[in-house]
Amino acid sequence: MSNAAESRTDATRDRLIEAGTEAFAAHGFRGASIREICRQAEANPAAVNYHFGDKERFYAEVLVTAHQQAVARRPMPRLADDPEHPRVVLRSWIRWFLDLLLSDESSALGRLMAREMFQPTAALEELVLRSIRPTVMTLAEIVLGVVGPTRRALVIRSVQSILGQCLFYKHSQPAMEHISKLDPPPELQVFAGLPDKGPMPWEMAQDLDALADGIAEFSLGGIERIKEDKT
Amino acid sequence: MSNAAESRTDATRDRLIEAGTEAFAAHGFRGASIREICRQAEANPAAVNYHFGDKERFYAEVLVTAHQQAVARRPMPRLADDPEHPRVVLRSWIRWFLDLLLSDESSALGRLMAREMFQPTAALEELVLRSIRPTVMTLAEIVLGVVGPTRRALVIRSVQSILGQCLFYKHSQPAMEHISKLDPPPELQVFAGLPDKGPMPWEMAQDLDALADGIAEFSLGGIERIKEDKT
DNA sequence: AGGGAGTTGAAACAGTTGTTTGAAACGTGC
DNA sequence: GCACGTTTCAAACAACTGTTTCAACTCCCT
Repeated sequence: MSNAAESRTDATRDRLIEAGTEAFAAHGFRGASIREICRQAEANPAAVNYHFGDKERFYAEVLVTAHQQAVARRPMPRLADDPEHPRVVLRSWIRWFLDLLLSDESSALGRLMAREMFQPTAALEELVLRSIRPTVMTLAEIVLGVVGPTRRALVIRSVQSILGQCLFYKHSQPAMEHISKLDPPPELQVFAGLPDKGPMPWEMAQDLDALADGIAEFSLGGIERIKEDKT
Repeated sequence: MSNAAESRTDATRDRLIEAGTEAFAAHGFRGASIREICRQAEANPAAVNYHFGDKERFYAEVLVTAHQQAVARRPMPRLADDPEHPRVVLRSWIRWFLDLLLSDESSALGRLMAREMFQPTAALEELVLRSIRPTVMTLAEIVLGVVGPTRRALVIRSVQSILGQCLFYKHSQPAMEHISKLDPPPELQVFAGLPDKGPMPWEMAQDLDALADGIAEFSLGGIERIKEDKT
């Protein structure tokens, strides 16, 4: 490989990664086919093996590239940014995480990570080291700032509850949207006596700001509650 | 088909469903292969098409069978069981749901449902109607009993937060277990100043009773918090 | 202009997929 | 014993998978 080739834009390689990101996010590692990706990228099936070796290394490259682009686009809020107001930092961290999972720009990465967490491939280890563990540890730091010195188990339970609330909107989106589309929903009479009317807001997460506020408030209440219990 | 054939045990059909449940739960609809399932069930590949028509109807049959067996094994707690103590009912509902997702007996159904929610097939609609929506609505009823008459959005946000916390332990099990296995974890110094020592309890959910208690407490605190905020 | 590394392309490879076929085996009632 | 509908089986089908092969092409340097 000459210096000129290294510095050149490598157009087909980039197109393959772009198409591969969408395909792997949509259908998973096994479900996405090389031929379909190459058709999308207007490249030859052999190009994948030429540029990446085999499908597995291609997938790993897609994964780390998507991660790099996402973190470059918007850095994760840290407790060190504002040590005086850990609750505010928690709220903006949740907002950041929801954006990572759900925004149109980075939703492909969100889907890739969700797949990788649920059904790991060989690429999981690097993803954990470079992305997942730092993310989780930063959240743990923020939670620790909110709750103050306490037992580790309390911090970890809070972290897992917060992550779970956020990830729900990624994992369960299709099913929950299905619920609101079904007609007629007889069990909705449960809510018949409540003051507000209109359609049920099962629709998922258009307003990420409001959602982040809700999850942050819910979590702060939860943290305080289990803090009282276990001391 | 004669009456005798209808009443007979249909051994191969049952073996196919049993093997198919494990295979579809482990590898998904596309990932599980008919040949591998039939090898496991000691049947001929053609048996699937003979008994079920095609792979898709076979999968749908596996799904509803697993669901029927799970609900038959242990019924879901309802608010009507104990209208006086909705908090207790909430706790036992969470315990029931965790058991559905994580216990060895029904973990196959949990994996099947998690897959179906994340990446729906044609079978999702029936699964939502028969299983997911009743489950969600029962939880909403219980939450409504805890919080008292209030805005619907508050109930729905609480329901989604509770579901998210529980599903986290199903969806993210592999990745979280990976975190605790990695050596050495440098960021753990975050917790250096905390009183308790020993290994980090990132390990997931061996003690479902304790986990249910934790999620229930966290959720009760969260519900009260957002109830105060929005009134 | 010509040599040569880097890249692309059509075709073929071996393997797997779900499904179909038609003959054999089975169990049951006469 | 014989015939019947039901079930099983090995074999083959066409379509698809990731990968390899090798000739053709492009682009840059001398």
